[in-house]
Amino acid sequence: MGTTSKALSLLRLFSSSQPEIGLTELSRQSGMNKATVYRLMSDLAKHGFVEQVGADRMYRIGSGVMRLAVLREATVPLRSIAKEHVRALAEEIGETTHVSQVSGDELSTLTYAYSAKHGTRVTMEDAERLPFHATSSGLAVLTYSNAALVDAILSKPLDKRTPQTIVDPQQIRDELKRISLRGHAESVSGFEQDVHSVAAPIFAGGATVCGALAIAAPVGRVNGALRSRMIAAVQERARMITDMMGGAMPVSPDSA
Amino acid sequence: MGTTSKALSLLRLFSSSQPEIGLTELSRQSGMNKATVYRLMSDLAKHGFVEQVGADRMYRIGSGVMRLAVLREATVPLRSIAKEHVRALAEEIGETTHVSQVSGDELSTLTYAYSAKHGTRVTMEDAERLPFHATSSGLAVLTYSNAALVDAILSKPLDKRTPQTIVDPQQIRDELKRISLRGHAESVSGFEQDVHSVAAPIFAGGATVCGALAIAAPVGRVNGALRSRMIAAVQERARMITDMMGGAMPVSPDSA
DNA sequence: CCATATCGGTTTATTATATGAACCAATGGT
DNA sequence: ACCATTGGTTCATATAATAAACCGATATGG
Repeated sequence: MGTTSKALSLLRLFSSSQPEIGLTELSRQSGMNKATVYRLMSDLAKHGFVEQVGADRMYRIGSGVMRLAVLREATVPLRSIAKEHVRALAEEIGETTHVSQVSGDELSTLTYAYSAKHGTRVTMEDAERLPFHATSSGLAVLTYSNAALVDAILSKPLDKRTPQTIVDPQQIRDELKRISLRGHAESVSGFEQDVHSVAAPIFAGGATVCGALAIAAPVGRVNGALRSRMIAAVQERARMITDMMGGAMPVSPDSA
Repeated sequence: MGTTSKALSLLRLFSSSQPEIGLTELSRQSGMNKATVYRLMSDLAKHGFVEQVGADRMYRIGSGVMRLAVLREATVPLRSIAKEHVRALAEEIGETTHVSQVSGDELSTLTYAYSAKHGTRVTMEDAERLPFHATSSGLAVLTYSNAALVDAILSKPLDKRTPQTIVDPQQIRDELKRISLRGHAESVSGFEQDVHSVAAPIFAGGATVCGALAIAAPVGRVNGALRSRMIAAVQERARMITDMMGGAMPVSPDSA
């Protein structure tokens, strides 16, 4: 693996549940030599991608990424657009909503909103990585991704998050076809035991899928009526976001 | 220079005025061999830090940085906090406001807001890098930075942006002392010919300066009354932001 | 319509750079 | 007082980065 890739892969170890990591721990989790990690982290720190904090010199994501993020949003303002819609949708439906974003072969949460309507709600984690096969967002995105990505994802062993998680590649491929026809994806207890979610894809310029909008509710609350409302609303909103992103639904390639 | 540093330095070439750059152009501007740049950019692309777009395969900042940015904001929410205050302050004063952020030896714009009060206004650029010596924000930050950073900045030749720009290191050091006493920095036509700006530092945890809040107005509009209001307001707001960031003004080290 | 320039991308021998085991010094718990 | 950790450093070795030349495709211009 190239040195640059090693450095960048270190950044992937940081997450909402592990926002600060020490040198030795980074070495352990990456499998790289401590001296190597030290030098790589020093390089990353020099450029503001990470910073060291506190007496124990723990590393965390640095302020340098914010400049790039501002730059990114200036050209592809998915997050700022998504924020409004996610908030409005949460209020409209009364359930938790979120927008996730594709980056290479990863899907991660970009923004989310809660509704105050119910005491119980699905809770989200910042910048969480979502598995493609076990979430409605992931399935929605995969449906409109190129074959190379689909193959790459489905060729690896799929994590059986819950007893309900579908891990058979062929079953998933069949499901993708159905999603393509319906226009929305659905997952009941596939990711978290008590979560029922529906999602619709979001497209950016060039009819390429760039993420998904989803609504997630406690399984017990989703009756027929709510489910219908969720499906209709998530599709409508996703279309609105796609429009604002200057995107378009791809014309289905294999229609008669 | 390390390979990682080379890769990361390529990202610095992207800016609001140059959001997309081709391979050859990257090679030219970085001074690195085209093959080298190609490999480095490929590595960056693999991790979502850049992406290629269009038929001419131009590179731009990728969606991967957004995940890191979300993670950063979850622990150090400077941008989200700043956004509100910047907007409120612009409305209160009727002039352009912005918050900038330190990252290593660089200062860049994080967020800004315009006021609709006047037809003419100071305009801002997304993610613009601000010179420390020629902007009120830069001077405000430098005043509370460690000696190493001050020396590093002032030892390099300083760009004379306008005829009014102060480029003498000693004059700047004297000014930093005055800023420390006053609690705010000021720049008249030091950065842009017709811009008068005032700024106050923002501190994060541990009384370390993390950025600055500034108000920028056309020179001709800044009379005594407005100037007083700007100075009072920028200091008050900066204190509010510092509070919300869990920061604190450092106790002046050399007070009697 | 042909000649030329420029683009993104690729190859390969050469060389500079990254690596990792061992080693510090400092801290903290038992 | 000790052992186990921590972050950080050293230096001989080996691996990975480099740059010139090259390729095919696309524009550009006379």
